[in-house]
Amino acid sequence: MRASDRAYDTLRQEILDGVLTPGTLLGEVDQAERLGLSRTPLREALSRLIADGLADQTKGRGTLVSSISAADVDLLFELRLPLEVQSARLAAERGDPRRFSALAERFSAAEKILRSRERQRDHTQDHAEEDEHYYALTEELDEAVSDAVANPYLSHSLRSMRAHLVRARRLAQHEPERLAASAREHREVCTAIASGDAETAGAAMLIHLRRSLAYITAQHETAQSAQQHRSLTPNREEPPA
Amino acid sequence: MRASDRAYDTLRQEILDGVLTPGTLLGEVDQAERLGLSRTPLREALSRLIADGLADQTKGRGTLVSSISAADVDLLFELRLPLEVQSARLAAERGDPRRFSALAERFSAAEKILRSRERQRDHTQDHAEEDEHYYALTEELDEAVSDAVANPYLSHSLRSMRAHLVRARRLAQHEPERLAASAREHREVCTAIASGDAETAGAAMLIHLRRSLAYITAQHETAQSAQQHRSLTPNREEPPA
DNA sequence: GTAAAGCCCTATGTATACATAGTTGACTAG
DNA sequence: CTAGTCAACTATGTATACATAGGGCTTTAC
Repeated sequence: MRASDRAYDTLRQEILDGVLTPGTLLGEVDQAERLGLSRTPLREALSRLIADGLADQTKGRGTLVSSISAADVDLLFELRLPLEVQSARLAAERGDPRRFSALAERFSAAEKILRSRERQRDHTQDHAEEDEHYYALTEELDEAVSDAVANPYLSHSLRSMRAHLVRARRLAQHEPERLAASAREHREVCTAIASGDAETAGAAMLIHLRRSLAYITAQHETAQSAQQHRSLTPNREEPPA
Repeated sequence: MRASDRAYDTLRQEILDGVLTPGTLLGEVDQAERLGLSRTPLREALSRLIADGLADQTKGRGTLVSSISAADVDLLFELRLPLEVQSARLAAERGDPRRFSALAERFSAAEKILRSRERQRDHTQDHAEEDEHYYALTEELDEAVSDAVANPYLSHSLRSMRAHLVRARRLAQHEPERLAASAREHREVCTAIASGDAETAGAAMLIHLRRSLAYITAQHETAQSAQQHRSLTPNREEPPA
């Protein structure tokens, strides 16, 4: 594997994971030293990140990790909605029904686990591992849809969009009740695709995305009002300069 | 302007114009000499072209201009349809009605010119300049929609898609009657956007794209049967090796 | 004390030199 | 004559060295 590819993969993942926060300066010398390679392959990696929209290069200050905010979620969903609905429709027409039936079963099982957790009001325990398992399942669905659609142009746009979406969604936490509902919606998408009904698959996806967006928007509004509350009762932790 | 930007713009335009045909080997030394720069900025340009999907790098033979065929048109329209329909809807909600009313008028005028040409069966004269004028008008509409939508994520996907589309459409010629019909469809899209009716705007765009695809598909089938005819009556211009 | 101008420094943009891997051609053996 | 292997060459991948432009800090003048 080329050094520039490793640098690209590493930086991309770090940006997506939030390790490199928006506004971080990606100095060529610094990053090259950190990743153990020369400036030349690193610059190639930066070019690709800029092309992806994950970094912006300014005239005099260098390359910065691109900013992302709650407002971007709305813009991203304006792209995501038509792309995912179209993908679901095409997957219904072309996909292997067995693969999506199997996924539907697994989403159904995941929903039961999440609902039981919800009933127990079991917020004290750490369910991070279960959450990761669920996120991995949704990624499996994304991959299955992408395989079924078999359209590199559509897949490329989806992949590009999802990178930004991951960053934007990091701004919100998902509570168990939402995950359970999400699992149900995903199951319905899988079932519709497995049945080969494009219209239903698209509609199920539309419903899922609309609810996801509504939930994220509500989360953001909650976070914003908490922010406002904090700013009304300031507790200056830092001394004035 | 940076040398790598110039190289990228030049190579991209040449690929889109068909000057660099699919499969052409983009040797780093050759292209660097031709464009009058060093290998380093040229490699950066190639990276961006690869990220755009306009070039593919093979392991041992270097970077090639990516292939495009009639089959890609169907795949591209599977992406284009939802993107453009969504754009039209959002433009209707957000755009400046005056700008789209003005464009509707201009498409109406263009349609009249193209229809008159059609009536006269005026295929002998060279109307390349008029065609260019019409294509420029459609690009103005694309830009107006992009401005109205004001969504960088959506615009980026559209721009990426259109680059491939330009290459694919090069495989087909547009006859006057199709251009006139296209002008009418564009006018209806503009009118719907100007009226602020998102549903109608999306529907008008859908109609336009379905008809465009049907026309291009028919053109390709004609070309293919002509190809088959030629292969049935081969006239070996080149002597056997 | 503040603002403006100039200088220095740092980071990016480009070029070139070097290492390496892959491919192609030739030569030899069967 | 054909197939396989080896060697050489060419093109890519990487590193480093150099030029330049922009920014920040300091200094000076008002």
